[in-house]
Amino acid sequence: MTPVSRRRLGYLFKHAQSRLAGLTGPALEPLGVDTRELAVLTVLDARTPMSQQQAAQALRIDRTTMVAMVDALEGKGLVSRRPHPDDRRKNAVELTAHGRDVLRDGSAAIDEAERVFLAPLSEDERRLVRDALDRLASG
Amino acid sequence: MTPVSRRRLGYLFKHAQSRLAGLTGPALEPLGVDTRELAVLTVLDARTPMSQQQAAQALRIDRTTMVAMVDALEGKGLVSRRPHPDDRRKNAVELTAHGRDVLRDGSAAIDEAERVFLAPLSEDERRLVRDALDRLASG
DNA sequence: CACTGATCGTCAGTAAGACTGATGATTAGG
DNA sequence: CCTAATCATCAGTCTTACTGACGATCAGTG
Repeated sequence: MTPVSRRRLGYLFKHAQSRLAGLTGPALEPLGVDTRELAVLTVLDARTPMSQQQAAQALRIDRTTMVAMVDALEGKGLVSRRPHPDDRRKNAVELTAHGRDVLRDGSAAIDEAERVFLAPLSEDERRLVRDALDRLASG
Repeated sequence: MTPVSRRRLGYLFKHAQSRLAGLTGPALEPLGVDTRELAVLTVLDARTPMSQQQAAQALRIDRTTMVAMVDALEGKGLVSRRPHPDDRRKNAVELTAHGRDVLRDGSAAIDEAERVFLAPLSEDERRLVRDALDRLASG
């Protein structure tokens, strides 16, 4: 067995993420959304309405990617687009009632999936890993 | 600022990995390989020669993906393919002298990139994160 | 007011990465 | 032998996310 210290961080991240995706994907599947879409719903919930650009920046994804995401979510009736009252270049994107329902159920499903994912760790380790990852992600 | 505890693990993994890739990619670029190719060189070094299937399983990547990887590495003169003496269905893949050089320099470059990546953490945290990630990746 | 530069959303095209399914060559077991 | 399994390969596909261009709109300047 290869000692832990010899495994590359890239390998560890890739496969940890793969395992997490294997838990979250199926958990959301009955709701008809994927993890990326749920992330969009989450940021929209934080401060609604929001421009697509704002939402994209909050998630650090590309503006053109957000177009497709909002297209999909709008098609599923989870969000609505309307012209922004203050600036007609912008879309005011907001959650629909159905979108809020899916966000609530989806968040619970992700919470549970993360719980299973983190089961190999102790309470202290879970807290530390989350904190450390946050700092590593921010740089 | 969003509190740490509210950020999804999926988000944290994605962006931590993105930052790591931003360090390792440029570090390997002068050597003419990417991180995935260096990973293949690493497993080949552990036990050479190796069939493509073995190498693929060691890295948990698809057999068809490995074909393209070995194609690329062979094209760069870093590995060689020859018929396996014991089983002519297999390729015996092994590092060339040049491949060993690139592996050595690439490993050093990755070590340094990981050091920079982990700089936001304390010594204890670095050790714990690596250990925890290993368990999370394995399930 | 007219003009310039920037911003927002959109779309077409593209590229990377990794998969599925089929195929030919080879091996192992009965 | 014959059948089933294994290995490498290839073509095709799918996902994800990007670049670059566009029209519409806004803000600031003179």
